[in-house]
Amino acid sequence: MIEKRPSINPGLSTVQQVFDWLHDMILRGKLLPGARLSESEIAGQVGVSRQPVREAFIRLAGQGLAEIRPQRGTFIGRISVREVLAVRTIREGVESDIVRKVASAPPADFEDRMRTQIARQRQIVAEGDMSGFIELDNLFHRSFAIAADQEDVWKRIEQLTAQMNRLRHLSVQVFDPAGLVDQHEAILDAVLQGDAQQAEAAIRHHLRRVLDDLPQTITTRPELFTD
Amino acid sequence: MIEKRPSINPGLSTVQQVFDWLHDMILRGKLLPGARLSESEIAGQVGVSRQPVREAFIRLAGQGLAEIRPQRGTFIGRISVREVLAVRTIREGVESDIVRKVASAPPADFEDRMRTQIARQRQIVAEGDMSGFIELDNLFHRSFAIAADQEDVWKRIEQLTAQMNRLRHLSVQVFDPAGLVDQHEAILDAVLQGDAQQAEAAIRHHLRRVLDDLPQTITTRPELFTD
DNA sequence: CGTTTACCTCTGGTATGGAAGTATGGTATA
DNA sequence: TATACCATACTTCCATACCAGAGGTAAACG
Repeated sequence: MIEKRPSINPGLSTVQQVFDWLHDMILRGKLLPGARLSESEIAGQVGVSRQPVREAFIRLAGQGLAEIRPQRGTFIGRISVREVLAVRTIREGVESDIVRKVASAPPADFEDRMRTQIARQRQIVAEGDMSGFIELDNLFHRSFAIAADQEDVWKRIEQLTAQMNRLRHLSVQVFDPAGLVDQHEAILDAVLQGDAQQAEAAIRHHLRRVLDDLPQTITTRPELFTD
Repeated sequence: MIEKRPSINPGLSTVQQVFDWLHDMILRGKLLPGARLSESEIAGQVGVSRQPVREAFIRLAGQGLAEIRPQRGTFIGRISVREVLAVRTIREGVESDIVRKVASAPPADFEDRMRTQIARQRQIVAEGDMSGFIELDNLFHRSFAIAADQEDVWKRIEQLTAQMNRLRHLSVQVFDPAGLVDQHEAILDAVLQGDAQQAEAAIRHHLRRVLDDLPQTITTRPELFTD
């Protein structure tokens, strides 16, 4: 069963509110892949009719977060392994260009800001807040994109990263966040030394390691995946 | 006014049919950015109620192809210049990796198939069929992705390319397709010689030239764009 | 003549009922 | 006991009716 939605109405449409609520639940792993998602049940819980709920489902399905099977039911979308791997590859191509560009011309206070970020990462890892670390990790990569004056590019990448983020929230027990922070530091060091080649190698290495625990997660929870 | 839809029913849902119809019209440039898209009007033409049309609109809006303005109207989405440029940058990063990989290990009959494609490109350019050339161009780039065993990657790229394809269909009078075919040939030559560095340079050059006519198109038809 | 205001119309947003398809569990039959 | 069949209780899908907000129009007012 699903917890009651906080039914405040901040001027948004009903569809938007239902969508945001479900979107957040799915991304954070509160709703697991394969779980049933009934129009009437959600409608009853939220206190609206079925139609706006249905339209929220359509939007979720458009992002691969839900799967509508006609006359059968709507379910939380399973995580596509092939898609996650494809997005990883795309990120490798895009981010290697980004770090090379930053290495050739880092912004003024770039070093200070990034060193601060890494310190925060170490702290939150020590506290064991894995969800918080995922947020900081995303921020780290985005900061490079912005430093390369490619914020628009990063927006598009984030669209593709939804499935990957779900995966990471599901496998928080497995991966090694301290090692990832070390890799972050290696990338940053290379960039600040102006060594584009080394920076590219470091980011490629990092993006390959991020999915190191994927096989283990798949064998542990195969019902969450497809492909 | 919009032409009547071929109202055969191939077992697909009403929503799917309406969506496919509009999607095709928008991508081919039959429906221009900014044009009004009325729920009731479409519903009347197709002979269904507003509801499935509305749901098709939601899906179009999810892909940036339509813009739903509550209580005001739904319109064909304008082409985001920033988005087109961002996607171009992403393609540069991804495709440069792809051609390098193909250059290091091209499949068996790769040369024959690609030479044939280029011959077809020259032919269709000579015939002046610009729409057909766009299709062949997309096929050319996809073929490299498949040769690099990255078909999944290319699927995701194609998701992002919708706006770019709309743009190209709108600016068919402007750009220089013969020059683009020459660039294709240069890429292929470098790849077949196993010169990864040269191949990467060629694809980057090509992807930059593809949007050469963008400024002119924007100044000629500013009402089609946003940002 | 210019400004304001009331209203009217058109838009998308929501609620509800019924139609069509699918899974499920029980029952009759071999 | 195993299998085919069928009633039934779901599901999403579509149609219809009504609601609320945005804009335009024209009348009323200064």
